[in-house]
Amino acid sequence: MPELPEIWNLARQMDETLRGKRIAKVEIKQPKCLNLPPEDFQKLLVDKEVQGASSRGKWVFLKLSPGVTFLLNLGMGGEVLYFKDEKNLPQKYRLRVDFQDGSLMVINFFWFGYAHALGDQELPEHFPTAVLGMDPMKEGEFTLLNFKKLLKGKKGGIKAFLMDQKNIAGIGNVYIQDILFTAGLHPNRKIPSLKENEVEGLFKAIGEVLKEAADLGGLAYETDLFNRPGRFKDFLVGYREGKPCPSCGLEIKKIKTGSTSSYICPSCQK
Amino acid sequence: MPELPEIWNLARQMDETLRGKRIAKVEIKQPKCLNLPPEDFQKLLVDKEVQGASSRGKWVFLKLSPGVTFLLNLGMGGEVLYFKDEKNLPQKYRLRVDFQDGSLMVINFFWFGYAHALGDQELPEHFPTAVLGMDPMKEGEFTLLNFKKLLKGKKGGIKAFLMDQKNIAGIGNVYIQDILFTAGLHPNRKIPSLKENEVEGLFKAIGEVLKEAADLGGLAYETDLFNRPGRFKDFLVGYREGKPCPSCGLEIKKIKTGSTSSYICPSCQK
DNA sequence: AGTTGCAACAGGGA
DNA sequence: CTCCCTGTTGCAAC
Repeated sequence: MPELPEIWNLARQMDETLRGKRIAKVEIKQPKCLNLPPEDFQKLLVDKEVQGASSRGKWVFLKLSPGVTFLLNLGMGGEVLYFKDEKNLPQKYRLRVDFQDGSLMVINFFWFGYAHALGDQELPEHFPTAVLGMDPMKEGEFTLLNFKKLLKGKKGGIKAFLMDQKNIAGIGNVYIQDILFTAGLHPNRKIPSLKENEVEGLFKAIGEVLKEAADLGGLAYETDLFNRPGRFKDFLVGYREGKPCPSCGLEIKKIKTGSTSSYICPSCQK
Repeated sequence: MPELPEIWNLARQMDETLRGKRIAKVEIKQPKCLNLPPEDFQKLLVDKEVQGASSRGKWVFLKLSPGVTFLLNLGMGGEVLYFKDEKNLPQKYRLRVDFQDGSLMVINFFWFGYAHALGDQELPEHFPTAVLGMDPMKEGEFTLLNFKKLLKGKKGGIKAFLMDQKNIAGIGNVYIQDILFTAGLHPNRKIPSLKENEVEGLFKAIGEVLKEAADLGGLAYETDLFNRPGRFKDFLVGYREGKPCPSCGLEIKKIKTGSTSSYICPSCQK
């Protein structure tokens, strides 16, 4: 379940590690995750050189030269692993990308995931990434002003809003838990009911929770490009059903909120 | 609040009364109910001859020759009145249509309503009427088989389904009350939970309630083309809050169902 | 009481 | 734990 912090770190590592490498070969074991027939997909990638990697929300953008972007969404669980050579490869993978220098990366989806290849002209029309909202790690766009603008006129619950990738890209059902707890907000709070200071606290909470997790290398049960786990494991309320609230000591509850589960302190989150 | 029975009678009366008349003049006091600028609207109607009138759901179709249709939706309350001459005209009206023989009709909207004029080529793209579902008075299309087909796969509440003009055209929040009571169904019953015999009873109830009301000339508090009231006034449960259920004698309740009100017998409607 | 369009919400499938 | 599509529901506007 990689969310923004994991993906952000992964993209940074891919950028540093893969830049300048040229793709030699693409092996596809699971064609349904592609946006193209396997042959077209391979043709688009092979012989292209990695210009750099970046991320927006939960999507990795691997820029290739000339004129192609390799888009990756790991879905609920999934990994990208880099290897200097063929030794120690995992037995199972969905995609394998070999570079001309003998190094390679394998991609695994534990449930659903996407690997899309697009030419420069089609990229702007790639619906899933074209509609992504602002990325909380991009300080120029994720500002309090933009956040308030985005909330203006919205009527729904705050949790559904924050998890909609069209509004803010990168928040999933893991980090949302501590974000809402930090902001002192119940997941079902209606947006119009939020007071000025609650909106500001929420804005701060989003940045803090995600950046702290990113600084720690992401979740302890996820692994990075080099198969190393992250160091973030101390959720405040997330997945701590029945344990005491770190603020007031009351028992943390697991509740249904729409179609997702939420972990909340019934006393601290209104 | 004319629904299908009132509109059906109105269209029949208009057909008999107006057929063969030629429009001499159109006066517009409320341009916002039109689909065209007043001048274009007038130009389309003036000098055309009435070929006939019919209805689908709550819409009246007045066929004009050559090649124009005059569409009328009376919204929540509204009337069409015919006069042999200018004597006894009501003081207030939204639209006045004069015929070359000196007779005329005036149209009144008490709240919202539409008067649209369309050429034959645009008529099929007139969204509001193009998406109308089957009309319960049209025996060829409103069949048990078609009704069951339409219900297939639907998941929502039965009242919302029946009132959606895309499914069945003509049922509003007045007659729906007695239809559901006759069928013994609670407004919030989910469609997938309906048993075969309940579906059949509902189908019969729709036809019976609407046809009986139509035979009686529609609601007693509505008036027809000649300003005569209908004779249907004895609702079974509709608008009879606090009165006894005609079947079991228990008190009829008014409840909120979604955004509309429903009158039900809590004992007879499951 | 009516109709539309849109946002919000819920369920199923990949 | 994902995202997407669809149908349904609710709300505000004429």
